[in-house]
Amino acid sequence: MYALVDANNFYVSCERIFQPKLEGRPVIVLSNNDGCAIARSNEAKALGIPMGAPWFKLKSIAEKHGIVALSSNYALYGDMSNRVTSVLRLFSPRVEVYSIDESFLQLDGLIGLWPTYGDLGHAIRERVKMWTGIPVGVGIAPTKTLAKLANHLAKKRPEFHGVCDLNALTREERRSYYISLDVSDIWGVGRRTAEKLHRLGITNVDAFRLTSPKYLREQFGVVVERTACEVRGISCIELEEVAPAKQQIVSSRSFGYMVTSLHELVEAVSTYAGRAAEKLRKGGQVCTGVHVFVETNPFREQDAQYSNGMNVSLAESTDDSRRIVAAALYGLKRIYRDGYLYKKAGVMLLNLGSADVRQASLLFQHDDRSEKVMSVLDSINGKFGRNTMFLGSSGIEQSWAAVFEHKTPKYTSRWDELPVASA
DNA sequence: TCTGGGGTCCTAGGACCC
DNA sequence: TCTGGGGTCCTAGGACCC
Repeated sequence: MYALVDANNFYVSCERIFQPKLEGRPVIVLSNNDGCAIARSNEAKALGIPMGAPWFKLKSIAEKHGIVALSSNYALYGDMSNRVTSVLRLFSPRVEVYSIDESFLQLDGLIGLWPTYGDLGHAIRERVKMWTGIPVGVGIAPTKTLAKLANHLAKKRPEFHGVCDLNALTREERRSYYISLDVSDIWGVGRRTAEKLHRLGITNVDAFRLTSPKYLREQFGVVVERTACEVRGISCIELEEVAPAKQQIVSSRSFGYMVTSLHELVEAVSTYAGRAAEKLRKGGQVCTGVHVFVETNPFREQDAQYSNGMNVSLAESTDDSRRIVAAALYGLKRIYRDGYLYKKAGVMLLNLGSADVRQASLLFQHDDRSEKVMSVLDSINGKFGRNTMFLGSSGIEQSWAAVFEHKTPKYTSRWDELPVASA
């Protein structure tokens, strides 16, 4: 048995813990650059604010209804996420952290401690709320896909009070819920698959469940076949307690304004490549390739459009920021074209491998000081804060950096931004 | 004026091997 | 006049997830 524990409107809930006056009000959290709404409180959803709606289109209705818009505060959300996870680990030794706001728990063997799975679900919900302040929903079922579906019901149907154990329902109750759910509510059925299923006359979850997995495989491939088995109660997707090693690391960002000069792109790409290299070392990995890309703003149809990318191979596998930045800048200088308004750039690290089994190069003299220099860099930044020490090519003013106009404090992760309690 | 960021997996097609 | 069968590896693009 699996439980899927998913926070309600997670980013908004994090903000509300430190600004209780936002309870009951419509609140949205914006993406980087205050671009789009990426989290919405129930009140904001009720006002019809769609997921991903651009903020500039929402401003007027936001003013009219008193919607509070906040810039994203990932330092806060990451820290709150870790707190929620640590509470979940007290309930089950087998936890898969699936995303910043949801985790799967394997429940087998735990049920002796609680009268029913539902009671266990309610205990999880109450303790997470009490200890972290974050409201969560719990879905319980014999497969991960069904646990996701149960979680969906737990949140949407008030009769469940935030906890839905699919097995506790009668066959008829389950069937009537399945009929009420669209195929697109199934985990793994996205827009394209849902459209085609509808064309085939398979519109709700019950109809999907009754369709033969073999037929679905012919129509869609193995992924949808696997989903079909999961919906039938046959577990095909295992719990991943230990996150598998990354295959790719990306660091990219939209600019605060249109960038035209190579000089600014060099600063940005250098910053992103440095950030990607940090992630690489944190995961104990090395890479042998760097992809760099730039693009103009596709929404501005009146502007000349250009987007391009380039793969640069490294002479030997490395996690050294200096080499990775140099490779990224080498590529950037080849794809840069004068005269365009650039909106975004990014760096991907490719062909990742473990730093423990580094392949030496026949032709390249390895610099033995590299590991030491990088470990000094990381420990200084770890101790004194990110970007205390950085490569000069990243620039200092970084005028192109993204803009956050509605920023909230890093309440839980910086001494000088701690919330103050007053009498 | 203003539209996010970071991932995985699968498949088809091309290049290559014997 | 006529041109096989069985594979692997790589890449780009699409679909999905949060």
